[in-house]
Amino acid sequence: MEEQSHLMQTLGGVTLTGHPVALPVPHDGTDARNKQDIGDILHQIMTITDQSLDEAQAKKHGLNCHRMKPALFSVLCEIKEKTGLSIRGSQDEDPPDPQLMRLDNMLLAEGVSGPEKRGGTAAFATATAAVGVGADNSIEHSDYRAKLCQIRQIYHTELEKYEQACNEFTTHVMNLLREQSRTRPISPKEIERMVNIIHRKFSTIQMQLKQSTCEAVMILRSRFLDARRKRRNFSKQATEILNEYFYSHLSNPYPSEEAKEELAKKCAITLSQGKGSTITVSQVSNWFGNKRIRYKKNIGKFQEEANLYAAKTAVTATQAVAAAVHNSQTNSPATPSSGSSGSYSLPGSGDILMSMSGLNGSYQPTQVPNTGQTQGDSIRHAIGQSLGYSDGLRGNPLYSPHGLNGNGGWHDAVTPSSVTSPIEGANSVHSDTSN
DNA sequence: CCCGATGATTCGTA
DNA sequence: TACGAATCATCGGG
Repeated sequence: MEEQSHLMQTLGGVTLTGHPVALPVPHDGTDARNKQDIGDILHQIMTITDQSLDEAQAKKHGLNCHRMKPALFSVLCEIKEKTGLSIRGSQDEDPPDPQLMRLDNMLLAEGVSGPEKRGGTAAFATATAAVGVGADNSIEHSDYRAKLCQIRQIYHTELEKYEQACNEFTTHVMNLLREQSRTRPISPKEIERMVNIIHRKFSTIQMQLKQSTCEAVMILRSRFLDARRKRRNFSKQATEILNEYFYSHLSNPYPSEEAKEELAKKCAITLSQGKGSTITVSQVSNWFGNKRIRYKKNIGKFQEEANLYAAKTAVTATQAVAAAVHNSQTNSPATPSSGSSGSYSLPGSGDILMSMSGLNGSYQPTQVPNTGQTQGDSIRHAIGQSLGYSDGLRGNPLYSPHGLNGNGGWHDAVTPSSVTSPIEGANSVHSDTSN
């Protein structure tokens, strides 16, 4: 009993961290002796010399060269393996982490990560494609895409860095273990397990990276959505262009895709001279959608505007008419259609003529000579040309779309007649004038 | 700060 | 899928 405690004190009384373990101390005065033993050990450590180290090295070498060493080593490994396995069990098989899968899916969907572990170049292509899908939607993606690209780049570089670090660390540990396996019973299986552990650790780090990347994308997205909400009014020129088109096509204010593009381009051109952002096609669509519904809801409110724009277009039209008339006079008056004959079917031109004729003296008596067939044709043609939309509209199937009911009105209640005749009494129900 | 104007979004529909 | 209708959210003038 006495001897045993003494042995423990000298051998195992100090833990790895260096703290003395509180061993059961016998009732006699072994405390002093304990201190003395520690002092002895310390003294021995302090007095280790190169010579003693060399001695130890030589002893080690001798052991390594012992003929029984391999056999004993394998036995030791086996024993260790058995105890280790019994403690740890077989928890090596790792089921795919659902959270990790979720993150991967999301990154894939957001176009940040490509197909994992298959090809790096393909990843970029799919990413750009994934972003490109929504590119034409109501938002200008340039900013968003740039930011997303930034995130993607950071993600990939970080991922690569982690991969590299993992590999380096793994090889380092493997080398270390192999080195140590000469003095300690370390089986290859154990090394493999250690490598697995390292990989798992690094994969958790990777998951953190993925998580933070996801968060970044989410933040970007939310900010992006906020940006969409944060609207800016269009510039005056842009509104003017859109209004001109709207009121000159009042009977059917449904611009085709080409016309929308044209309008967007036109607005962008005028905007480029001043400040403001460009206008996308979907913004044009939004504008027309809003305009139609709001015009229809309260025609009276837009009466003035309609007259204004009718006059405006008429002015530009007459300017073109003058040229057209001049042309037709210099050329042959019998063939007024210098362009294609289909241009007569421009639906908007009729509206302009009607609104022009309906203007209450503000514009109509002054310049428009609305008498005579050939001149009317010239006007129509000229308007079609001066507005510059004829190319997009001519022969466009989209231009006679869904809701057209016989007379070409885009709604029964709202026909160009509303522009020509004041609609104060009958039609002004004012359902939501004050909301 | 109020309130109308207006661009954007959402949802139901044909 | 484009459109109408309702609604949201911001802008901007008074």
